[in-house]
Amino acid sequence: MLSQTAEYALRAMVTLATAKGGARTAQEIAAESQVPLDYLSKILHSLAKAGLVTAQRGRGGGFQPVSRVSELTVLEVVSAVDPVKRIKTCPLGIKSHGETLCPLHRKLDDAMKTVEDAFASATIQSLVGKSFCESETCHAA
Amino acid sequence: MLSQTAEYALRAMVTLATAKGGARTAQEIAAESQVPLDYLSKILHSLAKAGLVTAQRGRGGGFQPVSRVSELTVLEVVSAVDPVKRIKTCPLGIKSHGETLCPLHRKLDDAMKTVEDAFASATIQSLVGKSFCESETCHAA
DNA sequence: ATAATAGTGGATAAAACTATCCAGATATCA
DNA sequence: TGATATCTGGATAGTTTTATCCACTATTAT
Repeated sequence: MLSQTAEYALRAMVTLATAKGGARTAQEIAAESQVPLDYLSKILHSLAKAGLVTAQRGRGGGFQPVSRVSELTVLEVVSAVDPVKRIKTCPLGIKSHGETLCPLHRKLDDAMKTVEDAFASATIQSLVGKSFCESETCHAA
Repeated sequence: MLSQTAEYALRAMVTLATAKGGARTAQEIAAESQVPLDYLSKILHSLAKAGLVTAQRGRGGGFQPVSRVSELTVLEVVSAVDPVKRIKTCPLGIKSHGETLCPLHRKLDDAMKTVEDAFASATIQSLVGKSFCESETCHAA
């Protein structure tokens, strides 16, 4: 449904949004978000290319979320690494002109649009609760 | 978002629901739904195991949708081959008792629930329009 | 300068998903 | 019975996704 990569990217961004001051190293982020370091590196690279984080090399370096982090949406993060694939033309080979889809694919695309909308309406900032599941809300019983 | 396998399964079921009378062979279904025959066979097998279709071997055999086909939902078909993965516990290793998730995973699971609901409310029957994108609605221009 | 820190990126491997091949089992018809 | 049609299911292969390894470059501190 949502790729592992997207899940990792979101965890990383939430971790970054949680940070108070300076840059955080990939290693720190990996530890907090529990993502394999070497894989996370590539994801952070993608996020950097998409302009969602900035990277700083060398001693004292690390990653920082872009300044407008407070308005960054889940959709932007997901789109940077593994876009929600909307159905725009009929997946069957048939020469279907126009934008209308057959009932099946219309329905499927509607569902995807719903997800896209949900992701667009949620900022990363709004998802910051202490650190992931260590927050109160994760210890119901 | 939705696996290729699920997409194939849905096409196959829609094709079967379109059929008037008797059984249709895997070959016929493959041709109409444009799914690789050998792969489709395995999918149909899964649908049979899930009780959504019945298989009949030998000459004149083929597949038939279960009798209650008119009330079969997209969700049932998808679930038979590649269930929507809901998030029930925190994907991080943290010992999170109870059912509440951290904000991130609560949000993601909400999105999945939305999809699940959409799939549950759509019957296969309601998606039958002539044959896929050959229907009028697919030739807008 | 030099050493230590940290991101970059290519090569490779492991795993999951998709697809194909084909021998075998089962059913029907003549 | 024999021939043909059709599903069944194991083996295999290709592709994509996920993950790891490691050498390289850039930056900072001393």
